[in-house]
Amino acid sequence: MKQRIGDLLTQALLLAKDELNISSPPPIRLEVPSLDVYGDFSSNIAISLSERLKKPPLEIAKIIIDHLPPTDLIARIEIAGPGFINIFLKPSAWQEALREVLNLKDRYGSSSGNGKKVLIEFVSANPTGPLHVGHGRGAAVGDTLANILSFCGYEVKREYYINDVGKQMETLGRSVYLRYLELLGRDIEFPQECYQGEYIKELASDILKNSGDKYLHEPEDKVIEYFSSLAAEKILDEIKINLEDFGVFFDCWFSEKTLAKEVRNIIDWLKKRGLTYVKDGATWFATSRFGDEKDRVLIRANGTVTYFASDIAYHHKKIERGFDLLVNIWGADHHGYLPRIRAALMAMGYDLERFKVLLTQLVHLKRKGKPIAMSTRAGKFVTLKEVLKEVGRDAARFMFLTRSIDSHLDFDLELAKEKTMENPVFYVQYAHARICSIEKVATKKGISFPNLEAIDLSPLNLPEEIKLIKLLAQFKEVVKEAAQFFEPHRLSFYLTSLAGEFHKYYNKYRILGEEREITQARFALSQGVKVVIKNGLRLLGVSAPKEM
RNA sequence: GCGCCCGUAGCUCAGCGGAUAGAGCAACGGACUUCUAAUCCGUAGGUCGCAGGUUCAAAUCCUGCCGGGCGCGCCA
Repeated sequence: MKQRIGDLLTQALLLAKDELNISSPPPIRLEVPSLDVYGDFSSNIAISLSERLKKPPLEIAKIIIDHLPPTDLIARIEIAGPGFINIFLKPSAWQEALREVLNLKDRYGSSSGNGKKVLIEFVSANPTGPLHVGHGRGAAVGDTLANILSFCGYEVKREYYINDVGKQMETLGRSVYLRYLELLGRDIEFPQECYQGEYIKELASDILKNSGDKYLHEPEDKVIEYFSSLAAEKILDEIKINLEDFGVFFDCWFSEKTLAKEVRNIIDWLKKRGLTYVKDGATWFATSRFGDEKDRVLIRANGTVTYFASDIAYHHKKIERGFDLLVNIWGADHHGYLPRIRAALMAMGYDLERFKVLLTQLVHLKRKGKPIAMSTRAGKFVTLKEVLKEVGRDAARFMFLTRSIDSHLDFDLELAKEKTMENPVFYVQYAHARICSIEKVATKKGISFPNLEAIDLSPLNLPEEIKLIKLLAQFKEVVKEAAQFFEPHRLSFYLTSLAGEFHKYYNKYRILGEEREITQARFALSQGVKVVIKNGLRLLGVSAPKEM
């Protein structure tokens, strides 16, 4: 609808171009005003043209309106304030918009034709321990964004990068090994830099159960290496299960291990271009030439390759795989890493416009308003698994998605369980369940409805009904903007307000039991609401229960 | 010290160039013999951190300052 009204204004500008003395019409920006008295749509075009045309805005507005092509959509137009053009639509225009929702059903809000290939890399937690709540936020954001982009016609792949190489892997192996020795009665002083969590002990105990003390007699290096890969594999399996329970599925689990050859190649490539040098026995990449604050090591003095070097190779490979857009979702604690990866991409001649990093801010876990102390060092942190078990998938996902990613997130376990608006997931789901309930009651009472296409929508004229349809019509834009700005939280807020409008309507008016035409039309309206809530929740990865 | 994010109602947060700044929670007062009260209605609550600047128009953009978080490894 917004599109159609915008087109009308553009046409008017085109028709008025001689009188206004403009060569080509500027793009029209329409907004939905905050107040109803300002109309259904409002445009500031006259004000913004005023300076360029050296004419008062009111005069320009008048000229534009006078050239508006005839249309059935618009009831009246007002010029208000400093020169806003406020447009009031006929109810029939909104009824048409509802018709579109009902016709398109689960496709309503989707768009196609874009076809761009996008790779979204997210979570990518090291396989050295269980996922915690912070990872949950990344998972919810990444997965939802992937849903939204794919709904908007992008070809989306979800990827998890497994950092299964490096010192941390050794540390993991050593941690398990030491716990293993401990279980065999050795007196061990467990080092601080080792992984402290209980899960390490469990891994050690599993090994003991299966293999007894046989690793006591083998060379330590070998055993640690073996324990390391065994532990990483088990932890990763656990991570996969957690994510599936969270409704998150990846197209690709990309192992850093498989990159060894590419890493050498890319380092050689950088060397050949004179972008590297040797200092203090290490090989450095001159990232500072590409905006980084200092140069970075690729090969350590001890000959091993850094995480950064692998990551360059990894991103090189992403580019080679032919994606039009690369999206990475990182915890905000990694933001310092951004300039060097940008530098690497620049050095490889990659267009940074096609590389988007979303930084999700920290999550603070709380219980009844009191912070839950967490320390990775001491291995005491609340895992994603525990959160899911306590609050459930729907509440957890919605909670993560009702904040913009730039904002720190207070996740209160008690509030997430309570059925209050602190966590609006139930509020939105309830609206859906109510509509389903109306259907059930109708059946029970023997009220039958013709196909939705056959229902006359013209009885929908109440302000509340028009307001509801206006919201339904906005869904398209909300989805598009969520995709354009990579901001999934827009959807959650939208759904909450749509559910709110429906609850109000439901309390004030009856859907069933009115005279036939009204009941049918109201039923169709509630079906429209149901369609949109269902589509929205689906994008968020939240269920739409039929009853609660 | 430098970099990034945040600072909006008592609390948790939306809004990020438009006309009278919103929502929920908490507080207070109402509405279930009627499609699920996990709901709704009403009251109250704000110099949008501070100071300048740009603009017809600033919570929104720019600069500086103040406060909070995070990051500044040959860790990942």
